Amino acid sequence: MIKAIRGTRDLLPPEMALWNFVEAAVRDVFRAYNFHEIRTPIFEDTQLFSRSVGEETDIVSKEMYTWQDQGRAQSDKGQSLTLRPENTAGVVRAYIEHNLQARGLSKLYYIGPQFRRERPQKGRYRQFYQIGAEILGPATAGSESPARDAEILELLSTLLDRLGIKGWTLHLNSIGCANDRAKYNEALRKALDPVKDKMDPDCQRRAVTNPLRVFDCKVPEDQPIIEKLPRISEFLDEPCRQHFEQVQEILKSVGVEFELNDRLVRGLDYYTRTAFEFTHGALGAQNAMLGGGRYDGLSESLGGPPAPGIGFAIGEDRLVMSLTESAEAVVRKPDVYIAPLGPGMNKEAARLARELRRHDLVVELGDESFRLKKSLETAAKLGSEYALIAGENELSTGVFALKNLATGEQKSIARDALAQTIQRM
RNA sequence: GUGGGAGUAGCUCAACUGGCAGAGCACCGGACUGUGGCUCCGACGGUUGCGGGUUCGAUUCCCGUCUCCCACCCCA
Repeated sequence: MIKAIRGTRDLLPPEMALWNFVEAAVRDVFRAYNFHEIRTPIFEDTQLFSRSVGEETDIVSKEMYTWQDQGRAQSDKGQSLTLRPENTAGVVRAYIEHNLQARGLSKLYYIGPQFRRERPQKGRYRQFYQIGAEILGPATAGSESPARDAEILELLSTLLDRLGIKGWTLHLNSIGCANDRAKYNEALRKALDPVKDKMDPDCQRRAVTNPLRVFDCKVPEDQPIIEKLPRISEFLDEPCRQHFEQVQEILKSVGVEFELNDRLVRGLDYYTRTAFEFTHGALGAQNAMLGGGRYDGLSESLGGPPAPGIGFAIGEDRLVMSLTESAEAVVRKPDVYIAPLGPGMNKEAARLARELRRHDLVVELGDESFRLKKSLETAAKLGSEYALIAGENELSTGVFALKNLATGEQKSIARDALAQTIQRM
């Protein structure tokens, strides 16, 4: 038997209804904040990711699905292509390619699959779905303002509330401007140098390759060392510190709760200044439900114009997982099940169905070969509100038997009044 | 990529130390010719994840492999 490959899965009804519910709510919220949808290709030039996400990151160094495309001519080598492991790079590429800076501030959102070749576990898949958004544009359009950071965070809290997700925590940090980062990295290396030999091998490796990531170390024995390390907050220059202050002030004024977490660092190279993460208790070890941050230099590093920006990505798989409502609750059940009774009645049933569906009713059809008992059973099993009996008697009199399956009450309704009666539930 | 656990009917799970692969629910049909939910009866349902090995005999023991789950790494 051919099976779905490792780390991929089928989303079947009724769970799929939950995904649609989430996406509809998300689009609704984005509309209120004047975001507009963008779709970018699911594969791109490999360099787009290595240059933005960072050559040294796990994502680029070992998790990408990359292949050599065929060239046009037999002799051509073709180019290296990659299934997108995240969507910010693609959005920024599109921003540059279509000269969106000419339109002022861009507020874009996307929903779609991403691909990373990691070992699957709960809440982690090789094809997973992200809902994300980006605000970027010329600094003169306000893209750099702390108001944008706050707007993004406030939007997210609205979205989670709207979906009825309880028990989330917003972790907030600033990882500094480019200058701060350089100074801070230097200080970190200096502080780590005498002590790193005592650390877990894995943490040691980070101390060398990317000192910031030492803060992600979870080995208990290393915690005392980590606690004593200098913090980025001590290295922020004045504009950067003020920017972060203002983000916090706006959040307080709109009533969005957050926790400062100066150990929150993020894995992608392009992040600067504001970094954040929303966690949720019900997700096990993969408790990051969404994350994001500012990326003021990304556009330029991809050869584009200056376009400071901030964005986030929600793990849709994890978001759906944390929803408490059952999938059944959001599935729309049939309003009426039509039971054609006796030879030749399928034709009549089809006409009835057509009429009722035009009134925006959800209609399911039986078959003239079914016994009435079977039709009623099926109708009840599907959760249909009504059963409509279409037999010889009804056809000749023009008056149909309409049965409410919840109460068992049955009425005779003239053909013209059927849709109206069913709608009045 | 590393460590641990688990794969038996559509679903949830049994099967003693190696001895005829089972139950509940679901599904289908009947009792009941145009009236569902309750009840009763019956039928269907399996390469025991896959491949090899040991054995008279393997769901059970051994090896390999695949998938899922938990954790690490990392991230959404």
